[in-house]
Amino acid sequence: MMDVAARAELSPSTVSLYFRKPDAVSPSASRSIAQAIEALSYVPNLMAGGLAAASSRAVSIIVPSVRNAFFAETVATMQAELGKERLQVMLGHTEYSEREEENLVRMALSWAPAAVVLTGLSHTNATRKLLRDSNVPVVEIWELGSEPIDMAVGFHHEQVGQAAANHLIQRGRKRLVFLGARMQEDRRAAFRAEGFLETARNAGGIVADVIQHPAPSNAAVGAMLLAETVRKFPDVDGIACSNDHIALGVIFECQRLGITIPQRLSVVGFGDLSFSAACNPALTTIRPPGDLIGTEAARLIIENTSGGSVNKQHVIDTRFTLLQRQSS
Amino acid sequence: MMDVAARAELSPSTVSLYFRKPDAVSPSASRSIAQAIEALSYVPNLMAGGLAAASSRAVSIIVPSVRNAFFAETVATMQAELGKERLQVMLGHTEYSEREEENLVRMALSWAPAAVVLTGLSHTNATRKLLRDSNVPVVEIWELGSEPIDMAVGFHHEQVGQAAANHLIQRGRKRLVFLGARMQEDRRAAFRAEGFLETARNAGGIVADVIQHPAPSNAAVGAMLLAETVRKFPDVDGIACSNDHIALGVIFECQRLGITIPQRLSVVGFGDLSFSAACNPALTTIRPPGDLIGTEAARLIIENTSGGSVNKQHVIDTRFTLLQRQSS
DNA sequence: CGCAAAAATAATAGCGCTACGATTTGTAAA
DNA sequence: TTTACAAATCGTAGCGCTATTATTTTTGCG
Repeated sequence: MMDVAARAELSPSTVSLYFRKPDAVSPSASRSIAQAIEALSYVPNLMAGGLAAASSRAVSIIVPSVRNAFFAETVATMQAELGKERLQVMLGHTEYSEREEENLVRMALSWAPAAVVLTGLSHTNATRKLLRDSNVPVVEIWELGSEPIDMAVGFHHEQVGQAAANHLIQRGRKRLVFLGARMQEDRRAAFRAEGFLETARNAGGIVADVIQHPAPSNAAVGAMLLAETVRKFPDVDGIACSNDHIALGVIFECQRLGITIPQRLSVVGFGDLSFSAACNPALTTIRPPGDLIGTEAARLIIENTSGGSVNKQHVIDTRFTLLQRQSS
Repeated sequence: MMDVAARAELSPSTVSLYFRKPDAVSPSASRSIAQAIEALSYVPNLMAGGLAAASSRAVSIIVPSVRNAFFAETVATMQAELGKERLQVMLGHTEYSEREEENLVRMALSWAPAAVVLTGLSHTNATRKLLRDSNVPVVEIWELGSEPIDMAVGFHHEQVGQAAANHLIQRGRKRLVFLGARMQEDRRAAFRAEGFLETARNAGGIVADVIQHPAPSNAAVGAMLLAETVRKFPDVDGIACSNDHIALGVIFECQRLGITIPQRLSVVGFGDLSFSAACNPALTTIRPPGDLIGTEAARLIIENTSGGSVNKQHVIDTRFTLLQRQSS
């Protein structure tokens, strides 16, 4: 930076200002600084900057797994939005372990990040303490319900279960089953199941159950769960799945078993994954706004970072959409 | 760190050493340092460390998009492997633009990363120059073929196309079509198509074509491409898809059109995605080792970082596997 | 027990930048 | 012109750690 300053015949302070608040330097100074940067192919050292400022242009995003299309969507969107503000995304995967999340938060805080993004509202006490003490803005995504650490962007998963149940009931279904995978680890899937059961039980004249499998969701698990369901509850006529991978497996297994959808069985998924609209039959599903969660979370972070106005204590309910297609 | 040192009644140097080379401090010193860290809930400042050492414990991974399950798998695996060594993953998405990749590399280098990971072998000249000048180890993943910047982990995509063509020919298929999406941007898909065509043309008695669509791959595009294929080439009896999303669309569209798989049409995919084994019929596909690419790339980075032995100029061919299932 | 070599610990000198207040320069009204 | 005020620029003093070299302590062996 001193070299750039020397070449531009300005002080290092002005060059620093040029990077941090471009509008605060005169157009002529800007021009000569830009030239000097170009000529020297100067790349600022963000670690020195972060050290001096006691805060870096890094945002730590911690999700269960980016293998999961939901979180991949949000992470990708956030990276694009934050990148515009020259904020770097640092990524961590908890694999659904709160203990691991705690480690990742500890590592993240070593970087004095501009913000920390966590998935869900359930964390260890140590994680909470670490974050509170650090005074870093925290955004919790993909779940609403209990009190956030400071900001939250997401929706209520119980409401998803309720919407699925209501939809099936509206379609005249009486014998409902919720199919879930890995619900011990995936709290949000469990909430969806809970909302589903509660709504069905309050409806009157409806019978509802949950069948689950401990493995991560995929179509093979969905097929197994459907097979188990028709064995246990031969009169089932409405199925909600904890996500579209399970639903896809249900569709294939029904094809193999000769169960017609939606004539004999209505199926509702969750996720609106890339294949959901193209299935045979096209899958009725509930679409969580993974991209909107990303843009809103990024917006909160950017406002908190640049604005200086501590806009904390925000909760944004992004809602979700039920997309009715052929499967119900 | 000075506080920790004071509490442990040692010098800051020893505490620093404790973090960097734990084996170099005596067991008794280790113990008292550990206690002091615990008592003060000290979190080291990695930016100060990175500044002093002129190199950070961050690894920048730049992929087209983490929405793509292939790259999500590799990124997740790398994060897990690098996390063990307390290396932080910084993530960037190019959205298949080399210009954007250049920006991301520039941003990444501001962090003096321990390594930079790029997807593929095709980059702008400026990107190459930036990386060469920075002297940061570079690992290029998911593609082999031309000369890497310094290390590469992946496989030859032409060979994937060849394997698909050979498999279909072996199954007695004569009229082949390769279905591709977004092949202008996705060089690797284009290489697979190339390998497919070349092998089919060299086989004798085989006719092969490519049909493509500019949109990103998904099942809907696959369904469209299949419909177009049977319109243009009614005698088609073997199809290879640029990935399993396309293949899934093909399966569904064939169901709708009453085309039996594999009796009338053999289908081979690419990716072995989560649904591929559970399809109806189960999808024959070529499995790229996304996780192995991740572990090998992480290994190279760790060796380069800790070992000090500049193990550059490594090329690792991870190969791929053809999984024959019911669709061929 | 004494000595050399090895192991453990400590002192020193920055790494490259930012925040802050201080200073200089520019500009419009009196 | 002068003056007052805003805009632009600058100087200073670290941020918290690491690398290197120097020093002290421990160990093994005659």
